[in-house]
Amino acid sequence: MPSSTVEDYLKCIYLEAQRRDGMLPMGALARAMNVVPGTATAMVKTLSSDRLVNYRARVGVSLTDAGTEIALQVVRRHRLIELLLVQVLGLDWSEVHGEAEALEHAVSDRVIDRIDAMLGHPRVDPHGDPIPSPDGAFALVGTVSLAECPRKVPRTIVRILDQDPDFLLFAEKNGLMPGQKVTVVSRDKSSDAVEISVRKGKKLTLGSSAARKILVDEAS
Amino acid sequence: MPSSTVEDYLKCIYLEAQRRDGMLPMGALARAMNVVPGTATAMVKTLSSDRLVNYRARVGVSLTDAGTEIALQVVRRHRLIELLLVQVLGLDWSEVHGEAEALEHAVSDRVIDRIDAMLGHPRVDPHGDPIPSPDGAFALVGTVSLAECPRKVPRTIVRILDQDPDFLLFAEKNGLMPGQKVTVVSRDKSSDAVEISVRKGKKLTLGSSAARKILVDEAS
DNA sequence: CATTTTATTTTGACTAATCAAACTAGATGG
DNA sequence: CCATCTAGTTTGATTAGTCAAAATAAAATG
Repeated sequence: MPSSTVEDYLKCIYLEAQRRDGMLPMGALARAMNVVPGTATAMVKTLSSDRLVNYRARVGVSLTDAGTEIALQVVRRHRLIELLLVQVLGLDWSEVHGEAEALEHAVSDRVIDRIDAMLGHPRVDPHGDPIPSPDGAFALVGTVSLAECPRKVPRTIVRILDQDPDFLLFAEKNGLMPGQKVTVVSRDKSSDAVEISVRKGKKLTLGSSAARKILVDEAS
Repeated sequence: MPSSTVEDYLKCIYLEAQRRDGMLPMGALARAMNVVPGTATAMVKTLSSDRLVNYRARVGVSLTDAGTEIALQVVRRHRLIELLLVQVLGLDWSEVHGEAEALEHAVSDRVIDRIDAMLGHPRVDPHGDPIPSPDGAFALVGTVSLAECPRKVPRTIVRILDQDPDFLLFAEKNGLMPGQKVTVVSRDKSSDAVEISVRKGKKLTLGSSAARKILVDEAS
């Protein structure tokens, strides 16, 4: 069985590689894992000799099929736990990411399957992040961020691309959660601002980096 | 924060010391922790220099107040998790001990408090083992085992002193669970047998070591 | 009481994961 | 095309937790 450290590296490589193309540079991995670069290199070498990643010195790292499989299991556990914490134990969605970081390494398949069943085989977690099925498949939905979707058309929020509690509390306070309706009113390139209106016509202005974190359904 | 290894040692010392008097010998600790004796000695020395245990070479180990406090928190987490797994996720009581061994080190106070609230501040876990309150207090109930309680008087099972899945499955199959009624019909010293009758007058014979694991309420 | 047995402690070694700091390969740019 | 900068790699150490096996203390036994 992989250690929880190994699980964390594989999950991290998986999630970071989503953003970028091809190989994940070691510096990015080290930063994401909060370790010094040398530590990441050392770890990646052992992952590589276990055939969990492909490593090319001075280029970067990518997951093998075996590594992807483990990463997806960890992501699945993480997201199902988040949902359990919100829906069953009533924690706030801003706190569950941190809690799930520890629990994801401690739940057995048996328990995760019960959670999955009890929650009705959910497809997404409280932030709208998709939950891989036991065999690693996703139900993928087309999305666009508030920074690029058409204006004046009401959309439904489907996903928030940030786990930071402060951001999530802000989003919650303003009704920016999966399932909520939102319309982009205007965008201004030079001020970098996106004006939106939420339920009850409430208006709100976001910077584009925040707007980029909020995904809505692609076809209205 | 103590590592999960440290938590395990403290919990183990706490639980093993329940049975015995005074100091727990290193051999017993090593056996209970599944490590070689030298490992237990080394660990206990570091616990001792952290003032979590009292250690006397070639005599044994006992918990300090600080050590007891940590041990009780771990026991509390363990037992609340067991109850959650049984009552909310529907796992069988024979499997939850093992699951909780890992989870007890991964749940935060925040989560454990939600679980406690959601379960209605329970006093005992699925095996009847008492759950310490956040400040380490127990609701203690007088009990006797089936090996020593008066005969012919119906009693209520309150606790099972064994976490072995096989034993628990056997007990479950025969209705020997907390809350169930049971009467000791007869005992025989030489054959080491305890004959009991369960609900619906079903008869059953236990060896005295099994009888000793089943506790009933003291005053009928 | 001398001897053997058993429990415990010591010593030396190992693995996983980490950091600090020295080093190096490539890219950047004058 | 050489010098510099930067990202990445190496090396040497450290810590926690462990085992194997040698050493020793205490208890049990003849």
